[in-house]
Amino acid sequence: MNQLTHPIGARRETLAGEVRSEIERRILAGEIQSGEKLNELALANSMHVSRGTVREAIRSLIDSGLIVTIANRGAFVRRLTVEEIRNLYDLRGAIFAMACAATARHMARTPDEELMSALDRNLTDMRAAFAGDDRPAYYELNIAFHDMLLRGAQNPKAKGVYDGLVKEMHLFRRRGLSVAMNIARSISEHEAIVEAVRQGDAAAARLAALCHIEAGLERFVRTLADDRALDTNVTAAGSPVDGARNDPLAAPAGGSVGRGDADAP
Amino acid sequence: MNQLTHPIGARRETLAGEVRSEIERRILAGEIQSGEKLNELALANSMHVSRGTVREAIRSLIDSGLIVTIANRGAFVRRLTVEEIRNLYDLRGAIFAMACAATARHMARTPDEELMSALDRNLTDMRAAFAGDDRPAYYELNIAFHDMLLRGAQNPKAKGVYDGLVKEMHLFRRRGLSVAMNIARSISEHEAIVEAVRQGDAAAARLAALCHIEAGLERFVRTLADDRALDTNVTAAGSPVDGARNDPLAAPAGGSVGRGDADAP
DNA sequence: CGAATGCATTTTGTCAACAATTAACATTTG
DNA sequence: CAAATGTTAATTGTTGACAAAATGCATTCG
Repeated sequence: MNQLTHPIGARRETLAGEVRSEIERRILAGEIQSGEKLNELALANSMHVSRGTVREAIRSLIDSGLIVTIANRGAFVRRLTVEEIRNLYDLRGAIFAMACAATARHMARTPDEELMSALDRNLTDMRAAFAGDDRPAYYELNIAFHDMLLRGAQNPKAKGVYDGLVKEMHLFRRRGLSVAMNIARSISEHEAIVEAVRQGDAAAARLAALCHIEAGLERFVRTLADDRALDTNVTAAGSPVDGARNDPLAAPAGGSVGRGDADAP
Repeated sequence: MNQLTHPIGARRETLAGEVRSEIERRILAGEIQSGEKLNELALANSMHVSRGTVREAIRSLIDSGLIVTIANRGAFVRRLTVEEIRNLYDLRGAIFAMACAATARHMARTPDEELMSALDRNLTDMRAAFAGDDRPAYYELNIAFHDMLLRGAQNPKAKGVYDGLVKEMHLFRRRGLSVAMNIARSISEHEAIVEAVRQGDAAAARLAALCHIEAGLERFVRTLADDRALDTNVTAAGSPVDGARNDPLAAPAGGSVGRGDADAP
């Protein structure tokens, strides 16, 4: 009953919330690029909304890590360094491993046949996608796989943080980087995780997840290294990503809990 | 140069930022209690600031998990259930374990004598605090210990999330609950972590951290159980914390990334 | 010719007022 | 008397306006 979300012209959530979602969408879709400045007035006009509402939306987006603000200068779409993306990788992996352990723990107490069969189905589909060389399908299934385990952990906060990290990592668009990953091995790693979960063995699940994460990171770093080799000049250990340095945002620290330190660039 | 933060009447960060800090402080200090409603006008008057500024500060606090908002109803200080605090515990532990592993990894590559000696000093002081039965000192040292390892991981984002979790967990003030923990064992667990870090053994550091976390969780649960036994009625598996149920906020889910689901209570 | 200074424009920070929604209370009605 | 309904007060959502700061550009001075 009353399942309609937008009856006629009325809105269900607040206007600022919708604006927030729209800004987030534009950033993740790449319509607003990394490093770009968010002009409050321009955004307000483009959405036919007052500037204050846009401002409120921007403020609520700061903690997500997608944008960074400098006092009296404005808000900018965050630009990630290679080091930061690596840190995000680590963090995401830690949460995933915890989630796998928690899911296994729950499975031991109260078996969830539905989840197990969903995981099995995912594995089957994934093998099929691999056999048919269907990259998009694999990509979707991979996301679904991690999502299922995060839900299985029954830890909404962890899932929220995890999803936030995934969004944040989307900011890092380096050319393709779409991965030349070893899908076969990735699938077998998934299988190990599922098996541990099925057994209800939390420690084994965590270990399997850690292996998966570590291997994934290694693949990522290798891809990055290959990409780096294509660059013009390969300085020994210099940060290889910043092309133009005409903007004053080097992503001031974590920017998560405290509001962005408005110190000098 | 220019190290003064508040020269005379001028402010360094934005007003909304100061208001945010003040609201956060009041919540963490317990001046605004769990479940309490945040009245925008009242807060604005108490800080001699406009309502819009308070509103902006509140919005920037939503993602921290300290408050929850319901559309057209207002913002409330989050009230944690036992299950949620357990989830936060899990998440915090996962991040801590990752941080220990990362610190060890860094230590293997580029030894940080300063950090190692600081850790050793912390252990020494902790043993002294234990011997002298100085609880407050132990408490501080314990926080400093975890803080050092989080910094050692050189992962600002992880530290930000971790610190946020710690703040969030402060919302859970159950009577004393100040812990009747086994300090001696906790210290020996710390020693194991430090040793693994010194060796630069990431896997061992992670394992030691996980053991520490797991033991800590167990201690916490036991304290909780003891506490629960003191309650009037001990229903089998009912949520034991909610005394009065006259408020419409059962802490709507994670409330982290998406803005608070404004659904029915 | 280049650097520094001053002015105008743009953009952000803050505020106060208006509109819309909710909660509480009084009233009516069965 | 209880449930439903209408009314009023309080609070939130949104907007536009004003003040302060920063950027860009032209001008001036060395």
